[in-house]
Amino acid sequence: MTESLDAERLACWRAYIESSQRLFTQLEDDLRADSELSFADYHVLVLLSEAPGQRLRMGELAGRLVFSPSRLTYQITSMQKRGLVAKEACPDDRRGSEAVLTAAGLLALREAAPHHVRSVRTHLIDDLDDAEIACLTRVFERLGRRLRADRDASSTPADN
Amino acid sequence: MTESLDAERLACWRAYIESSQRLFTQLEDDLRADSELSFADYHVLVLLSEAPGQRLRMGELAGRLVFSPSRLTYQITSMQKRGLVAKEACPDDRRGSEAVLTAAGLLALREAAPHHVRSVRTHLIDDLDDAEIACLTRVFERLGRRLRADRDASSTPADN
DNA sequence: GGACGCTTGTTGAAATTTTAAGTAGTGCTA
DNA sequence: TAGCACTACTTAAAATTTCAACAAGCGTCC
Repeated sequence: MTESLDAERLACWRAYIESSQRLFTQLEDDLRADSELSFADYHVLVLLSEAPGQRLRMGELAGRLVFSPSRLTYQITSMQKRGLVAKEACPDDRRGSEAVLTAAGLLALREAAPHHVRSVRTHLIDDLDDAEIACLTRVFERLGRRLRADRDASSTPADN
Repeated sequence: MTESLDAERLACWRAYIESSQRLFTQLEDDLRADSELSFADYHVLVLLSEAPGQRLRMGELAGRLVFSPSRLTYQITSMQKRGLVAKEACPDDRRGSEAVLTAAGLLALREAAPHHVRSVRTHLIDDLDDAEIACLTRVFERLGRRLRADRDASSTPADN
């Protein structure tokens, strides 16, 4: 019976899917309500702000955001128009380019962060006890590792 | 300090976001690889197949899918063109319409289901032990209840 | 019984995302 | 060191999603 799920697992799966969907749309709405940023904008700013030199290669950024390359090009172009990031040619590899955080981008992040964090806490985190936090962390870190590994494996067939 | 998250909660939040994103795109890819259905198509078919009379009001369906009304209109129109669902006027309320599962839709669901279930199991469920299933179920069912309540509350301000 | 405020769903235009081709540059290998 | 397969990213067109009206029907309150 690998083609069905028992009632408990099915309920788990459905609750996870539906609630996650709802949560993501709620966070997006909240963010747009009290900043000029979308969830994607915010995430880009966070990743850049934490990167050494506050810059990242397009490919690296796309990988972390789980964005397709062309989606990232569009995203960064849009943020560039709004002055939140700049785009520079990559010195080592002339094919590449990097997204760089601007002062305005950092400011926008700092202004949006408290609201966004409050939103994440209110809707999710503050409602979880320590054991639940630990469980979710374990489950999703394992899942992430496995999915990244799958992706890497499929891009390098190695066999055949 | 309601404007920041401690390291553990931050790690939890990030693992959850990134892994969920990755999982959803992986499931979508798998589904498209071995059926003609998108994840949204599949979900519509599941909900209709379980509904009494295998039909649901547009609004009800949108609510469960966490879709905007206009997104659902587009989704159902597209499925209608492919013969997976039909659209009928609602007898009680002449403003409304209902989406109805067709024989072809049911067949498509039956053909896709084993693959999709395998995909969900492989990528997520089979890797979770019973305690983890219980934890996720508890957390996400609670989250879903709360988010639905928030939504209902905000559409009926009641106070002010 | 008809005016008004709500609810249901659709539509058209704009914004976003995907898909399929490019463009350029890298680096191995013969 | 030229050829070739591959990588990094962009672009254009198509598909999807959102956003802001809109049409139509429901129900309530005089």
